[in-house]
Amino acid sequence: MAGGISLKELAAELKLAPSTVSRALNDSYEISDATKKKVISMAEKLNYHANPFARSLRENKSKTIAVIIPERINSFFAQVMDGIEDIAQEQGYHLLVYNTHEDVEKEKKIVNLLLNGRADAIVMSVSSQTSDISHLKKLHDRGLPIIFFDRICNDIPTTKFITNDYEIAFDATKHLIQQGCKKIAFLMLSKDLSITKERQRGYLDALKDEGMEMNPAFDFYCSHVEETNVQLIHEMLTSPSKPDGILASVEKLGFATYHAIKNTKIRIPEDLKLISFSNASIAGILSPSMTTITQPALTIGHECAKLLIKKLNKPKHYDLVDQVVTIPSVITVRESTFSE
Amino acid sequence: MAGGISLKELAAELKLAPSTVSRALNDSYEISDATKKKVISMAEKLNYHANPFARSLRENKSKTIAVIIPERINSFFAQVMDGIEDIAQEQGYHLLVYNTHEDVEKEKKIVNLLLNGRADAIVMSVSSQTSDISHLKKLHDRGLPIIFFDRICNDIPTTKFITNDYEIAFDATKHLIQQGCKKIAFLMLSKDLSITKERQRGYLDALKDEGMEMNPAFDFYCSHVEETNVQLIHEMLTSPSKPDGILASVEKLGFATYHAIKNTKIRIPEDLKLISFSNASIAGILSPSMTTITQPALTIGHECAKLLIKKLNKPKHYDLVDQVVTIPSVITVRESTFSE
DNA sequence: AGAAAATGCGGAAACGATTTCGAATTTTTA
DNA sequence: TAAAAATTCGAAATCGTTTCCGCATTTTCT
Repeated sequence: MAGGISLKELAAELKLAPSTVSRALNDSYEISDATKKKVISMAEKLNYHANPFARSLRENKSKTIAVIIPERINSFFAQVMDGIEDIAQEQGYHLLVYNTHEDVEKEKKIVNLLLNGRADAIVMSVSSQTSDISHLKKLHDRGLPIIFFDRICNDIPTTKFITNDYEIAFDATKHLIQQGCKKIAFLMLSKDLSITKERQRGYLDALKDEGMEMNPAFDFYCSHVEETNVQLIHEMLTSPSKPDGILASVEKLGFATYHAIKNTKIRIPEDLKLISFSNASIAGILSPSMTTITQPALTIGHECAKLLIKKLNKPKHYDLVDQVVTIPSVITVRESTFSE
Repeated sequence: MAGGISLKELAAELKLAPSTVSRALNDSYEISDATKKKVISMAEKLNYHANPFARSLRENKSKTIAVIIPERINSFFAQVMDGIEDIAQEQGYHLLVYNTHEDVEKEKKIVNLLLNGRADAIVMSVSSQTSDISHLKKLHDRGLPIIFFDRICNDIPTTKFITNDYEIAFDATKHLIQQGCKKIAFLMLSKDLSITKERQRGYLDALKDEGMEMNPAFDFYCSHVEETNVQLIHEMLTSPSKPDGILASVEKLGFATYHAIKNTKIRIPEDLKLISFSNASIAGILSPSMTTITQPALTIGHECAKLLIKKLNKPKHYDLVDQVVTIPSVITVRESTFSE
């Protein structure tokens, strides 16, 4: 119904063979400029558009990249997506987007859906529940180019893009200490996540470097249920052994902390200093404004897409070598870590 | 390279005709249960996955829906997307996502890309620059099912999903007046946008209803450049004829207002009361917390997807009739509009 | 028991593009 | 001027499905 005209019909209209028309539209050297012009103008006149599925079938590629993220309402992932889309649009690629909602079962379903070649390649950040990675291995074994960013899968030999998680967490912790914090808590999602491992390592090394004790009670695992997190953080902050500094390893836990101190006597930064990974511009309009670790989200998106498309355009010449590319984050100091 | 096994090869392995195997996999009544079982188990064993492009070519449908939004870093659009994806995944549909960045030229390019049938249908919210809608008309004329939400196109006869823009803006304005506001400004994007028209109408009618003057200086047009908006709002709020209440017709302008009063003597809600359209959960952790008009974003996404898929599954039985479906918003009163 | 219907499957066309191979015409070269 | 080479185009195969027909074989009906 929604059908336009086909190549064959266009050829008939022009009294040319389909092969000629195809070549003319693809600017082949075998076709004279005269007929090329004729073909192109007639194609425009009749509003011809090549059927992408016929082409994909024939060429065995879809000009489509699948992007899998764990959540959509997250300024970091949204910015990375924007970055990927910038390059993709520029290079004529389309984006299939999937949200796992941090659910590994959903992630498996989605990954299995992509086993049929609907997408030429995949960019993904794994869910916080992902520890068994057999579904991802299968994808990679199939030969589908796949790139990880942020929450990566070290066991899959491909290129990964991350920020300097260890160093920046180290620096952030040092910053809290410099501002006078004695008892610093580390807020994180699942311990299986690559980012929590690295960021926690940075946090712990900074404490060690300063000869500070590391209280196991300050290793704070959170769930993916917002209310629970707020509740738990609230309990921690009102307990006798409460921390005076917090490093939140993901944005939503930074926000959850603001939520948790609502309607309490706890004041930021006087009683509690907070620094959080976050790409949200609204960090600056919170009161007090929130000191953040800002990841190079847009750049990460750009680099992922660039590398992947380079690989897709020249499958023989470029390989997704097994390496981790690090793009540094920036700490934006705001009021939530002021010492006075 | 990434190729799996084809139907023909699977058939050869089973010593059956491709047609039989196809029917078996599609659970046709013409095939005996015995062979069905054989085929299915062999398909699993050999890891067969049907080529989606061959199928799309043959069936003339792609099981894909395109979603076009004006910005991604926006809690409303992100939630709508989540809603659409909920239903789409459940029904076996894939989502192609495009961000116009409020740029009508980009919107045109994207729309033209969709003219070739890559997607079976479209869900979209137009850019703030969109006034000429010929590109959208062309899409609709082609017979491609299209649904609008939020920022709709009244001139295109199809189903649209919005919230009760007029009424809720009316109520919000009344709320500001009840809280003692005498001079209320209305912050908006382009005047061409369906939502600004309706929301402004509600705002103006509420003023009229209360016999209040409407100061043209309080009809406040904003750009899509964040810094400029903050600057302009700041100027307005520090001018002699400054308002004592603000209704922001989109989320980012609510945030921009918080930004604008940073480092000023202006206090919310004492000097200025603010209510803003917003779906951001962080509205509650701002200080003071922000009174919001919360749109039923998830529901809007669900309804868009449901209707569209119903249409796609039974093209003859359902039509995207020319109507506007309204799903009401909710005003969440918070500190930014407290009267004392 | 003979005819009619139901069951189970195979052959081949079709979807719409690209591309290999070959052939016809024109141009160049000797 | 005849042969070689370039130019320009057409016929047909191909990608991997689905489906329209057709053909046996078996079951059901009278």
